[in-house]
Amino acid sequence: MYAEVNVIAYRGASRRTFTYLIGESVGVRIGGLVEIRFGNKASIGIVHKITNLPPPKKIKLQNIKSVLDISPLPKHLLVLGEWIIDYYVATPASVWQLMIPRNPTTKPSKQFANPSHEIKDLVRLTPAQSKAYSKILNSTKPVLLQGAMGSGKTEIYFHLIDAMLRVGKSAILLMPEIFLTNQMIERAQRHFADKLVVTHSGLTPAERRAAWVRCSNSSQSSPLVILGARSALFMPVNNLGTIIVDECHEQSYKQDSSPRYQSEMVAAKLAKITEAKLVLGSATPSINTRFLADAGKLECIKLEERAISSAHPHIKIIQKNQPAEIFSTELTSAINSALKQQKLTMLYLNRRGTAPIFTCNDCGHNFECPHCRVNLHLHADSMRLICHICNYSQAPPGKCPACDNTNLRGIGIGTKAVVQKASELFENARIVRIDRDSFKPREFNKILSEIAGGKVDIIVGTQMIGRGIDLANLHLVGIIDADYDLINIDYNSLERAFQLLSQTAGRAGRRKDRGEVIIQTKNPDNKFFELITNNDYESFYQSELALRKKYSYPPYSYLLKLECGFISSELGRQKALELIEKLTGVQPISILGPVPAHPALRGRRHIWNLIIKSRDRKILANIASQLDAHWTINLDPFGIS
DNA sequence: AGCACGCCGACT
DNA sequence: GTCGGCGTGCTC
Repeated sequence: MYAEVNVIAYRGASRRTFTYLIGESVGVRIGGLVEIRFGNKASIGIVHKITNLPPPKKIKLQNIKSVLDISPLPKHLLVLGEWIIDYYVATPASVWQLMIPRNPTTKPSKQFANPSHEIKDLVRLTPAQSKAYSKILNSTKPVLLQGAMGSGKTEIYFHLIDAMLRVGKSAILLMPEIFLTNQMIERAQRHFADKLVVTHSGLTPAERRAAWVRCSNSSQSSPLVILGARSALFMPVNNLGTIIVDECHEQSYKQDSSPRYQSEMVAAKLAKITEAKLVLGSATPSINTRFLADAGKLECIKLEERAISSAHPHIKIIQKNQPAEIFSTELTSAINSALKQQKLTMLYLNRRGTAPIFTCNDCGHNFECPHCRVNLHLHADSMRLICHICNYSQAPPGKCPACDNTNLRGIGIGTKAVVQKASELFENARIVRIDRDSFKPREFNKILSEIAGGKVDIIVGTQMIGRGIDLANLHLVGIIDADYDLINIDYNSLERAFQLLSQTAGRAGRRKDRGEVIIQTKNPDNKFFELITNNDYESFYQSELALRKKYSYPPYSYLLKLECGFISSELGRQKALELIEKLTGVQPISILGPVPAHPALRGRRHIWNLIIKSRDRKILANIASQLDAHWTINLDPFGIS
């Protein structure tokens, strides 16, 4: 007998399998994991087919070395894997890698059971929540649950999961890694006790394996709740009843290494294969997701009301007078009064990179590429403004077309400067800084408990603080410089700005009192701030959709982001041009680039970028499938810069 | 991914 | 001449 095997060590793009002799091995089954030799080293394989026909060519076959002592992958994961390979034009090995335990050959560690707390009853749903809940249950379509911040989406998820458990079905609850705080895990543990399996990046290999084994032992009589970041989709759980993707607009749902899949789409596919109920939850769904709902592919269920007894925070837009000003008088006095009342203040500054983006320092006007809707970068060597997407360039204008001033290139302030200035202005305040530089997973929980314990007065940070953290005592949120968020670094920058600012603002005053938000900007008349102030997602969605249409970006087109890397930069450019030549006129597509990546050198290779747009996703997948290993393929990229 | 093979330019 | 960098193709 022969086994046709998907070999993890085979990195090629083709879906070919390799044939091994089953020999004396027992327990070889489809989806089973086997140890084999490939080339001259050991590898893992997934059995694709068992047959008694030898391969057509005469090759000296090797035996399967051993069969791993874990359950075979369930059928639905094999089907899902095949789909990801095709849909994202990914190498088979990279996809199968997702689905096997991290170190499949280690001996099983002692299985740990969760400390079995007494199960706490679920909180009763409010009328608005239970209305949304029954709509979800009755819907025949996948659901987009568009619930305002603090409307209590999590309670609805828990009720839905609970209902599934009662009929012996398991659930997957997906969260962005950053939302998987101790707070959240404890909350889930209180409700689901020993039915809960948590997967996140902090697990040791043995813990991860134990979680994997627990999932593969799940059944109708022992259903499980899997709470985890995007990889939780690939746990070998049986009898799935529901898949919930919380904060489904989050960027981290797009994996940025191969296979570059989008968790929302994969969750939708998995739900379809297993006939599970899909719920995508967000206060600010991505334009694409919301568009799918408008197109009838998802049922949009709205949950407007705040469950927590406080109103939407009061938002004030403040004009910054001097460009370099960090604290306006309004913000300063608001902080002082929060300090006096011993309430927590959060200061947010989006400091995105140090690229020489060109803006007006007086009014915040953006200098954009006329074709690509992204800001032009100033290249000091050639003294030209250049688009990093399509190579368009122009001479820098002498004065701002919007305000006539000549103070053109924006200067940057960082979180460090904010902390510095804050400690001068508010002498006795206890200040912590949270951003990527200072973030370490273990320290993060420590900082959180310090904040919860009242040991902190002011939190200063970047995007990270806007999300994931539920702070009872938070009263005041200060957006130091909203103009940073409004720079069009990418075609979807405005969407991200809306999500970030409304989420960050929504953090204020979540419990007892009405929160206060102060947004500082050079250009308070920008209509964008009116939408933020009124928490008006609908109008934002409509105006953004119109812009997407105008520039023909998603959801009005699909994007394929390609990078090619050669040691010789000139050769790379040539290969990119050859590809363009081959495609031009043949297919209904448009091509932006090639442009050098920034930074252009990765390792020893020079990287060139190419963006291909089409209304037909299949055309893009077809183009991608014909590229060799010099190219990296990113279908449906989160952004294009 | 590794490893062998084969091409071409550079040098004891 | 041959050594080595680099691109290409193969692994049951």
